[in-house]
Amino acid sequence: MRALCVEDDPRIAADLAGALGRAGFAAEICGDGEEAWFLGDTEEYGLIVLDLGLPRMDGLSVLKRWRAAGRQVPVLVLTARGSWQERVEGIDAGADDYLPKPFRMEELVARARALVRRSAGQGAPRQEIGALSLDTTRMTVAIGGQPVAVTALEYRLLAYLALHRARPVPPTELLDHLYGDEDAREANALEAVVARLRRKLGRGVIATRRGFGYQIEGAA
Amino acid sequence: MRALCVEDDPRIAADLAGALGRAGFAAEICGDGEEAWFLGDTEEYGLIVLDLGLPRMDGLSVLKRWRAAGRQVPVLVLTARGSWQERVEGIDAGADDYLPKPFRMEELVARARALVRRSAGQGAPRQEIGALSLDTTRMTVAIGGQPVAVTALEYRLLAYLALHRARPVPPTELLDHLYGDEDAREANALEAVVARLRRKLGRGVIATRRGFGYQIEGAA
DNA sequence: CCCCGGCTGACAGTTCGCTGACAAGCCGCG
DNA sequence: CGCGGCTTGTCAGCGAACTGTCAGCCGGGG
Repeated sequence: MRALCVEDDPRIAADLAGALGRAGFAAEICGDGEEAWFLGDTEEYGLIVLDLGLPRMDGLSVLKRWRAAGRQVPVLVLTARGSWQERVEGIDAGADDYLPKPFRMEELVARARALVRRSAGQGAPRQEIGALSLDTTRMTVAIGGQPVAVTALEYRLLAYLALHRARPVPPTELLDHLYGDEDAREANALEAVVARLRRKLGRGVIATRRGFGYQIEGAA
Repeated sequence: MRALCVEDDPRIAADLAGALGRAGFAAEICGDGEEAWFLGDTEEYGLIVLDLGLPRMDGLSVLKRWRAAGRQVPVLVLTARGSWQERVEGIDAGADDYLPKPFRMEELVARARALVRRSAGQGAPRQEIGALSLDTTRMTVAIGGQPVAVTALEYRLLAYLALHRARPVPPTELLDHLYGDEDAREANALEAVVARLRRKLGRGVIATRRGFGYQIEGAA
């Protein structure tokens, strides 16, 4: 899991990155408020450790901007200023936790773990099978990173194949899943859907295994 | 929202309950570890403030039992013991936040609010999604900085879409949220509301994903 | 060589969602 | 109590996107 350490003192930043690294994070360092804002807005982190005193943009402003933009990444705020007013301000800005300097690395790591554990319940489930990637939250499909527009029916078919990627899925089962067993469709309807998908995704994504069914290619 | 204050000193407990009450919680008091464990296990609270030094059962044990039983209620731990080892232990036991005594009631309330806000899945009081900005405390909407007057119903729809911006929201879910499942409305009512909103906000704010639902545009 | 399972492109029926108009409810105000 | 404005559900018509069907094609296996 990626972690971002925003801290202008290079020595502390290195310590932070080291401790987080030993705790299993892939830690990156950033010493500048504006760059931090940009990184947090564009990259995907599982955790951000944010110092408040920063050059070019104050840490609180950075945090507020992230939250205003809807970024939900867990943020742990560090500060040298220990007054309770400052703490209240930090928390109201959207910090998930707050740690006054000086602190022990052990405590920081424990809090970081707690934050990550807490936010683990709401991850973005994304499946990648070969070049195909399928975001089950947004209900979007991409092939080799390029987004592809698919219809609801096509999406349901793909999602079902992805879920059962380990085996070929027989046409009867797909028909049942897509239409419900009461509403009987001609078998050809399925082939038509597959054909349309293949046209959108390119060959080499949905494989036909004659007599067995369909299976997503590159599925182990 | 109900809050439980677990604290054996009656004076502090009363202070806690008072402060939380003024912050909008329905605060209850409990001074005994075992009773606290029972209450937290059987009742529904939106927040629990837990002191560690308790008669009959230690606060940490209470917390661990709740977590072992799968209770997800936000817990804010208080303690007189301020060493970092104790704090690490509390956090690893499953505390969502930690406050060393002595503390200011203002800070406790701020942290309590943050915990509740976080567990409700809602971020900052102001959200910006593309050109759309939505102030959830003042219940106002602006597009490109220009305030837009919306009705209560329209606002609730927008707020719901904003909260679930990461995914397309199916019409059935929106109908449930806006009207409650008992009061069945024609599906077209929803489309009418969306149409009115689009007329006010302009195109390119609420996107329709045919077969999936509605989604706020520019939701990354 | 023929057959059969599966594929494809075209086409048309159907569904889905949008819009403008209208009327019923709701609320404040005189 | 009546009135007017605002909100909001319903209706009907429309356009576009979706999707099932069909006829013909392909390719491998017997």
